[in-house]
Amino acid sequence: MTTVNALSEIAALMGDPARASMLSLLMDGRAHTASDLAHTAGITAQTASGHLARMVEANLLAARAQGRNRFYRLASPEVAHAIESLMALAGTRAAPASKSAAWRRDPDLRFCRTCYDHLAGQVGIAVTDSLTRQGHLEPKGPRDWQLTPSGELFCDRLGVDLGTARHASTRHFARQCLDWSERRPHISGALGAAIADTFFKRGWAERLRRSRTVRLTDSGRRALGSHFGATV
Amino acid sequence: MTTVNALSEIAALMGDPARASMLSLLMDGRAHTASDLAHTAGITAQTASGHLARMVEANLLAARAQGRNRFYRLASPEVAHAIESLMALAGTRAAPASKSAAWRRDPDLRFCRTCYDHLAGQVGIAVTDSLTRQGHLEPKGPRDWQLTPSGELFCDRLGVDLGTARHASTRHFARQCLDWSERRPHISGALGAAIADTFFKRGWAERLRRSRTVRLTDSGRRALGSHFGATV
DNA sequence: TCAATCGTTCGGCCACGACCGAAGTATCAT
DNA sequence: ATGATACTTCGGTCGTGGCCGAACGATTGA
Repeated sequence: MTTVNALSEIAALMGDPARASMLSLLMDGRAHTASDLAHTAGITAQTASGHLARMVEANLLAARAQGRNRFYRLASPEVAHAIESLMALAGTRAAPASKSAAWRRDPDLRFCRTCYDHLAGQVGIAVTDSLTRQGHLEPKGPRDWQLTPSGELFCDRLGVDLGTARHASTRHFARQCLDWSERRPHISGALGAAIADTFFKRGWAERLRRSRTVRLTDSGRRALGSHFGATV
Repeated sequence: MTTVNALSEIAALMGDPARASMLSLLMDGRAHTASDLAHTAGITAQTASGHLARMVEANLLAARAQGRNRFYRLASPEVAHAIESLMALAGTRAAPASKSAAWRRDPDLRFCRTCYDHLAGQVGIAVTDSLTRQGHLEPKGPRDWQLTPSGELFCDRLGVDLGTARHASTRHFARQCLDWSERRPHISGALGAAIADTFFKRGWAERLRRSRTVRLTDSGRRALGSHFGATV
């Protein structure tokens, strides 16, 4: 294969409107699910799946499976750079990673939200980081954590319902879940749900209706400081 | 939405094998006739004519009529930069085995070539490395360099036309350009063009006809050693 | 276990665009 | 003038590839 053919193949991948839409969304530097990308491109899931597979094959994208979801992101900064230089030709500048429209549009969603039934966003990450930093949570396998003895004690004091959480034997207890806004894993599974439940029961956080957005109350902010040693 | 369509349209233009062949030839920075480009792409003149018209329309190419001939060239250094960054992606794309095969197919191109109007390949990198190593060039921002006082002196002694280079105010003076074969930045912009010009004027290098490939002369090889402290 | 959700593979339809032959317009040479 | 060369426009063929419906596989939660 010559360099010319390689050039045309890469450019042709970016040259399809649907794929370009996906790449443009991924220019925010974060990972997105296949459904999310399909919806953005305005095509069905099965069509998107083919597109995504081709772009992974060509090393434009990297994929990571997580539960039922598959998260796709740009494979490297070089890919982003190439896309940006193409956009520069069109006279419109590529949006820098930190200035995505969706990013600015929903600062609250980025701050705190529910992910299924557990906390995500900056607050979810703050809680997770606190637990690992204090030695309450330690890695167990590639995608799970386990509670240490000190972690059990900590949760008991906090009022987290560990009994129910452990009783849900069909569910992962302390699962890692990739946070799409922070791009790092936060705590999910039965333990993550139990912790989120505690936040709601003790009035530290409250759901906004018709939205995944979660508002951290004043007492919640204080609790984050006193119990988790975190300021957000 | 507009920016996405623009991205796909530009990329789609580069994504056709015939057009990619033409663009690749035009990466030598010179102007070529329509027949020349058609022959390179392996298509008939009338097909090439359509391709060229579309690329002019999209501001990828600029055309100039001269007698019976029409000469086409890349419309701007930005176009060259976009193509180069796509080629950089293509280098990492292929599987290791087929990559080295393609790699060996163009050893001369990898050694030294023009990237629009400046030097690329091992020689381009050798020059750039020498300038930074000797403190003639220092980083200025994420994608630019600036010439130090010692660098100015060095260029003057070499016979590089700094006055003209600085006078081109519409253009970046010392830009970083990612070298697709060496995978590291080499010097481009007005200074890169002036340095390349010096290499050609002093007989250190000469272009091969109908190709981006540049041949380093014996005196050029000696000059690299004496002026740049580099052996290639 | 069952149901729901997310993602993929398969098969077939169909449009876009690359391609060439033929013909038309300049420009140059003799 | 006539012919030759360089390039373009037009018309029609045809293959590649994007698209969706349907069915299947995987993971999660009740």
